[in-house]
Amino acid sequence: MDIRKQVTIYDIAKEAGVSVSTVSRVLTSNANVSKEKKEKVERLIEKYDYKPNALARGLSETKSNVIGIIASDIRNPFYATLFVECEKAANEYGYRVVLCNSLNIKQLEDLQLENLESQRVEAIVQIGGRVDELISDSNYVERVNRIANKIPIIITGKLDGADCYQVNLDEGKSMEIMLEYLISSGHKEIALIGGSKDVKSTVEKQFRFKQVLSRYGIKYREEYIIEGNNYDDSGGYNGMQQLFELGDLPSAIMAINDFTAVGIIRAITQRGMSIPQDISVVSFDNTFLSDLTIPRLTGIDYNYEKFGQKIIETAVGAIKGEDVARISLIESKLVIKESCININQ
Amino acid sequence: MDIRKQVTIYDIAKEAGVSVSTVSRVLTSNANVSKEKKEKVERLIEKYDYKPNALARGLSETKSNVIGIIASDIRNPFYATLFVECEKAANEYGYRVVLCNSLNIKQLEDLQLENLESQRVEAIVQIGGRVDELISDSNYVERVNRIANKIPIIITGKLDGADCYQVNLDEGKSMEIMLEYLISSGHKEIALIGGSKDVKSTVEKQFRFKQVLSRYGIKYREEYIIEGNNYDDSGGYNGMQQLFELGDLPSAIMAINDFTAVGIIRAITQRGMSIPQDISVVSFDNTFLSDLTIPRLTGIDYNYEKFGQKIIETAVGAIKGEDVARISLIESKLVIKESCININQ
DNA sequence: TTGAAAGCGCTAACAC
DNA sequence: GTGTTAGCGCTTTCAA
Repeated sequence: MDIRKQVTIYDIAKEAGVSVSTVSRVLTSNANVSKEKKEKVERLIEKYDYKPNALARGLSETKSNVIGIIASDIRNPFYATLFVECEKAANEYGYRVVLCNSLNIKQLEDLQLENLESQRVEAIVQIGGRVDELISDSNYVERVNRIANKIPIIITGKLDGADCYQVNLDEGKSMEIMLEYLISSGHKEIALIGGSKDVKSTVEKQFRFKQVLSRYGIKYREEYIIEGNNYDDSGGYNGMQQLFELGDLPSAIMAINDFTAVGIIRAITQRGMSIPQDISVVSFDNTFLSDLTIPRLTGIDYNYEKFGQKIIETAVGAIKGEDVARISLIESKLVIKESCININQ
Repeated sequence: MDIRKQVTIYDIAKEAGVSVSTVSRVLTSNANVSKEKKEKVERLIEKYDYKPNALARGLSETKSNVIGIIASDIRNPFYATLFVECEKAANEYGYRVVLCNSLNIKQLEDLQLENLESQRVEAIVQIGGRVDELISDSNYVERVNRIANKIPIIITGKLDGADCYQVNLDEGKSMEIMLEYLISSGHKEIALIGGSKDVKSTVEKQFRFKQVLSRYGIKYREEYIIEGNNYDDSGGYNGMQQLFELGDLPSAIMAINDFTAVGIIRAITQRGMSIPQDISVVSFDNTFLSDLTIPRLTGIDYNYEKFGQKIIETAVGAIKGEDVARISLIESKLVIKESCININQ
């Protein structure tokens, strides 16, 4: 394959009749070069379609200009959206980004952490995976801490005892906004479907759910919190079946995320009921899925652009040794579409 | 940030009382090292949590062990699925993968191509973006060819005049399978909604659509092919509106992809019609979206795992200078769910 | 089996 | 403004 050896800075220098440092200077534009030589070099770069070797540059500068990102599964719209925003933000800062999908395989997650370190990425961002777990895996924490000594690590969840930066969604606040909207729309019987109590974000939502209900003097019904192992449509579908078996239906249902909501909608539709006339459904995340359902889902939206920016901003700040916040919260807002009605009227 | 300087092979060698070559040997396990020294080195590697610098290694070996992937937008489930399969396959072959999202910004696509070359990736895979265009951008082709001289390029579309490997879906065959199923289910009035005639895969489908209809002696109706600019739900929704305005509805509708089908389903549902009782809908791609709609979408499925494997297999073969096929086709198959009925009975 | 040393391609400090 | 040169951290001949 390597018929044509890659052109190097030496080849350019030689043909231009200058030293390699001069070529390097026009490459980096870090120092002055006479117009004449500069143009000569540029012409040759063009001629040979020369592309500086990023490995050599990285080795020389002892920095790669890369931020590593470990996501649990990019096929999930939530992660895909966030990843793209991170990629954009990183590019703005002059960084490239390397993505690894851990696919919820712990072994892979460990390996990817190592790989990224080997690649000398300047920061590691982890979105989803073990940082979602309510009870942090102590082996993993140890592993992360060893790396965090050398490279800043930014996570979107939590990792107890780990020395990393956190950029989190404000799950509690989201629940509060969502629930107050439902209550103000006359709903008093509200179920929360989906999610697992092993997951931090879910537990936070559940906790705030109870808290807000009690603040409004609404009776909390244990059986209206239905968990599921998967954050996908099957979780929603099965949860809804449980609710049907219970017999006593609430007037509104909160889905733990859009995927779950899709399953809930399916179950309700199959049952011959209409949303929102017979029952209201709301959700969290406002991914593109929430616009694909019939009806479109009212729910909590996060500013993914800001989310991505904050993550990268934190990473870059930490790389530069600046004093950046250890924890940042991303605000949420309500987006009203068609899946929830006011039952006061 | 760099409080603790990264440990190098020299540090290990020194403390172990051996030469760096010995350490390198245990790292690569390319040569024999006495058990005693080997263990000593391994202990130190463990002790210092030493991770070899991939940049240095890459520079030294003049190979990066990385395959670059340019996708148009990873938020699209089709690309996300394919990307993950490529990532898995690459890992199997001992390669890492670097993803860039071109987001349909041509300038970005050019830049990413350069970046990947700079990183000395060993092959570049492009899925979506300019390789989807029916009429290839000649500037881009030239650009690609300059790179293809040094690095194998694998695309999932076409790039006329470019020296790359192609791994393609068999769009024509897919259409044939799909259409024959509809016809065998008694459908004679069939519309094809979505897609643009600038896009190769769409044009191939349209072409075969007409061909198969004529083969079965079914009258081809121009007004039943409705294009759209976007391959998303709005394209489907708007296309369906056009069909409603036409007044004369077909018995079955083919959506160019799942996203489009979602919009079509919305339009039909809004109109108070039922799928598949009043009208059948089928689609291409069988992404997870096709399982989220109500009813679930009957349509063409591709073996994404094989697709990803073939892409990487081709890349790796080309890297090694093996004689791999310039063009490979990925077969498709029909998946029957609930969105299409037999109207013969 | 082992070590010395050259080389991978670049940057940057230093001297002129 | 420009060239020389010493690294950056690793692999791999070549001798021993």
